[in-house]
Amino acid sequence: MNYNTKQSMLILEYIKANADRHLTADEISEGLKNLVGKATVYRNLERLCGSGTVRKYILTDGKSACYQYADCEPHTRHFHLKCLECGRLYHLECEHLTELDEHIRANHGFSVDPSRTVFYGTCAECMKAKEGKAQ
Amino acid sequence: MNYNTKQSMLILEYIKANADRHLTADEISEGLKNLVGKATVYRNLERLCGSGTVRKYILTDGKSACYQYADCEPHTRHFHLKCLECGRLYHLECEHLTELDEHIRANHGFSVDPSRTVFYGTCAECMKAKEGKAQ
DNA sequence: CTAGTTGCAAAGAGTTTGCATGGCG
DNA sequence: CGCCATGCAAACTCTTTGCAACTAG
Repeated sequence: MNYNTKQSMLILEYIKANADRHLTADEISEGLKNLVGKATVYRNLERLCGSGTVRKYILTDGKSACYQYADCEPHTRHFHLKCLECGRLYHLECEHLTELDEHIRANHGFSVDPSRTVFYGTCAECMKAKEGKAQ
Repeated sequence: MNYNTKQSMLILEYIKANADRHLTADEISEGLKNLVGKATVYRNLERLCGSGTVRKYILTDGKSACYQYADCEPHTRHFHLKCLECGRLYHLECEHLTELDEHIRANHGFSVDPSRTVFYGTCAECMKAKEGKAQ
């Protein structure tokens, strides 16, 4: 099983080339200009998620899932910050977060998976914009 | 605007009565045994979210949104932990998290909204179960 | 009486699935 | 050549919307 088809290679290449972004199935499909059918994109993404090559994120709008190449080692305690105002996604790498993880594990008996967790809130730029407008 | 109809009151009562759970629109609709149409449930949930009475969560399956009565004051820094194994949802109230919030704001210029953020991972029980089985 | 609310059913968006065709190994 | 992968379209799920009937104030 798992043949190397032209399409599956195109999909993986595309995701690797955009490893810094969260892509929707639609974006991948359109990025490959109809070289690959949408159903195939979904089937490949599912497979890549299963093998751990790609990670799937569900964003708050709940409309579409996002996928990202999982190039970083699992030990990199790396969280995501999603701005609810502008929609931008930030990557957060910080030892403080490792501590958080350990704290929750030690004191609350829960092991957090940073690769699945997204913090929602407001980024600096949007906070400034808001202050300028209203308050 | 905003009439107090029989249906809207039933929905709010039901959500309040289940303030400790995350409910899907479907669960609410079925909990009210067809006393309220599903479209009405969605419309009321949208309104209640808008007024801040209810909070909406998107869970990792990405299938359906969950709603919960927002009885806690906004100042209660209270996060949610969702176990990816058993699906249970835990509430986490801890000063350490307040600190986390402040840390991210101060050092990363990002204001986290705990009411929108869900930590994904594995709960103590499921970790035990996993250890018992495999490792 | 008037405007917001409901219910139904149809429309939408995103994702999955069935089935015949195509292509990797 | 066998079997998995693909493409298309239909099916599915959750949610939203249009419209006529209804009802709170």
